[in-house]
Amino acid sequence: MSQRPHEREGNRLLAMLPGEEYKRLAPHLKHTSFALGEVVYESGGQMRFIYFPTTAIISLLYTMENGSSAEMGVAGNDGLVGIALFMGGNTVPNRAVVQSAGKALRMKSKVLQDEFARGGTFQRLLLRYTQALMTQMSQTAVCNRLHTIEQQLCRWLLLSHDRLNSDELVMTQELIANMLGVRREGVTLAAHRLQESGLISYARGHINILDRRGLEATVCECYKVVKDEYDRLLG
Amino acid sequence: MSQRPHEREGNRLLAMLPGEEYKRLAPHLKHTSFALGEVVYESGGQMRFIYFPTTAIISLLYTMENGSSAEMGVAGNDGLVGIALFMGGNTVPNRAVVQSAGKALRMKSKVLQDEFARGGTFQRLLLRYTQALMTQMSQTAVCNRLHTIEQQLCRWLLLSHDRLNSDELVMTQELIANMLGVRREGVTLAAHRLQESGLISYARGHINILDRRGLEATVCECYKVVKDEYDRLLG
DNA sequence: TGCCATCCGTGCGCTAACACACATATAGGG
DNA sequence: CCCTATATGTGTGTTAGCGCACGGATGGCA
Repeated sequence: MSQRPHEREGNRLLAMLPGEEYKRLAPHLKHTSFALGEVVYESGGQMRFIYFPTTAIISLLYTMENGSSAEMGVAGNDGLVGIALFMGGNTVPNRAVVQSAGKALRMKSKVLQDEFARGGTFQRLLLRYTQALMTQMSQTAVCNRLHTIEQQLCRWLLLSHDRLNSDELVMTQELIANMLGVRREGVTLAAHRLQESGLISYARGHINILDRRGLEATVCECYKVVKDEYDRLLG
Repeated sequence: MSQRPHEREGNRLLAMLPGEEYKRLAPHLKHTSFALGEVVYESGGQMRFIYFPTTAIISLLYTMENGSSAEMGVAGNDGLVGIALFMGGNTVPNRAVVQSAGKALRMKSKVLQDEFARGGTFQRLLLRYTQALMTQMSQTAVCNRLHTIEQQLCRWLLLSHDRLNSDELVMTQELIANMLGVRREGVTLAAHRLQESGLISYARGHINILDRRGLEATVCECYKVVKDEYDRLLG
C-alpha cells in the first residue's frame, strides 16, 4: 500500500521527522483502524507493531487482579503506543485499549528498532516523547492522590479533547469510570455538576465540550503541568 | 580522585556495564554524600550531574502549589537519578529529594550524554532502567487510586528496604506522610497496625523491619508488579 | 538533671467516595 | 411502533481519610 506524502501529518511525531528519515520509514507505515474498546496490547503480551495514532486515542490501563482498573496515560496524534519496543523491555505490564475509535499508522517492531538504533532525530524524538509520557504518568499519580473526581474528570476531558479534532467525545460514563478508576456513580455526579455549570453537555455516551476555557479554569494544576511539558519537549 | 575498581559494585547499574565501557566512564565518577532531606534537583532546575546512588535513596516528588506533595518514584543502588539528561528534556517538573542519607557516584552531564550517544550497552541499560522506573510511576498512580494507606505504607517500606543494606529506616512518620501524600495521622494509624501485627517496630524516627515476609503478605499487588519488572529488565 | 524541640497518640466532626439497590429514560433493532 | 439493552439518575448507609486541636512521651542538649 503506497502512502501519500501528506499522510504523516496526521501524527505530530511523524510530522516532526526530517525528510530523509521520513522517506526511509514511509514505506513501512501502514494504515490501521481501531474500534472503540479494542485491545491494542495485552498486559505482558508480545508487541509486533508500534502505532502512531492519527485520529484514534489509546489509553494505557492497569487492571487489578480483582478487575478494577485505572488509566496511567493516554496517547493520540501527539504520540505513539509501544514504547517498550525501543526502551528495550519489549513488553509492559499493562494493557493498551482504544478509548476513541479512529486510525493509526503502524510499523513493524523490527523496522522501528533498526531506525531507533541509528541514533538520529527519530531516536531523539521518541525519547523526548517518552519523557513527556513519564510526566503524564507521574502527574496522574499525584492527581489520583490529591484531587477530586470532578477535577480529574476535567483533566481527562481536556486530555482527550487535545487529541481530537472534534468537540464531541463518544464515551459512556461507565467507561470513563474505568479509566479514572472510580465508580460510575461518581462520574455521573461530577459530569452532572459540569453540565450544570454549562461546561459540557452529555447524553447516552456522547459528551460535548461546550466551554473549554471553563474546563481549564476548573481543572487542577496537573493538566497544565503535563500540557506545558508536552509543549516544551515536542513543541 | 582515583576510583578503586570495586567501587562501582555499590550501584547495580554500573556493575552491569561491560569492562570496556566502565573503564571509559570510571575516571569521570566522583563520590558524593547526601544528607537526609537534601534537594538533589529542584523542579524544572538545571541538572549538572547524573547520580548513581550506592547507599543513598532518592525520592522523586511533586509539590503542589498549595504545598502538599506526593512521591512518584524512588531510586537507590538499583538505579540513577537524572533521567532527563539522556532522554533529551534536560529537566523535569518535579523535585528529587534525599529520602535516606548516604552516598552516590556522580558524573557530569556532558560525559553521560556523550557515552549515551555511542549507543552501546550503557544506552541500552539506561533505557531499560527508565522503562522500569516508568512501571514504578504508573503503578504508583494505580496504587494511589485504589489502595489503602496501610497497603501503600507496606509498599513504601518494601521499596525502601530493597534499596537499603539494613533493616532500619531513619524516617519520621511526618516525612513518610509527605512521600505518600497523606496526613501524618494516617501514617501513625497504619504504622500502629503494622506494629501490632509484629511486622515492624518504630520509635521517634526509626523504623525496623521485623517481618519482611509478613509485609509482603500484607502489601497490595503493586509491589510485586514493580519488583518483577525491575528483575525482568535489570536482573 | 532538667528543659524543650521533636515525634507520636488520640479524639471529634466532616466530607468524598464507596457499595448496593433500584428507578428512569432512550436509542435502535425487530 | 414497541421492546429491550444500555445509559443515566438517585437514595441509603458505610467507610477511609481529612482538618484541627491538644495531650503525652522522649531523646538530646544546656
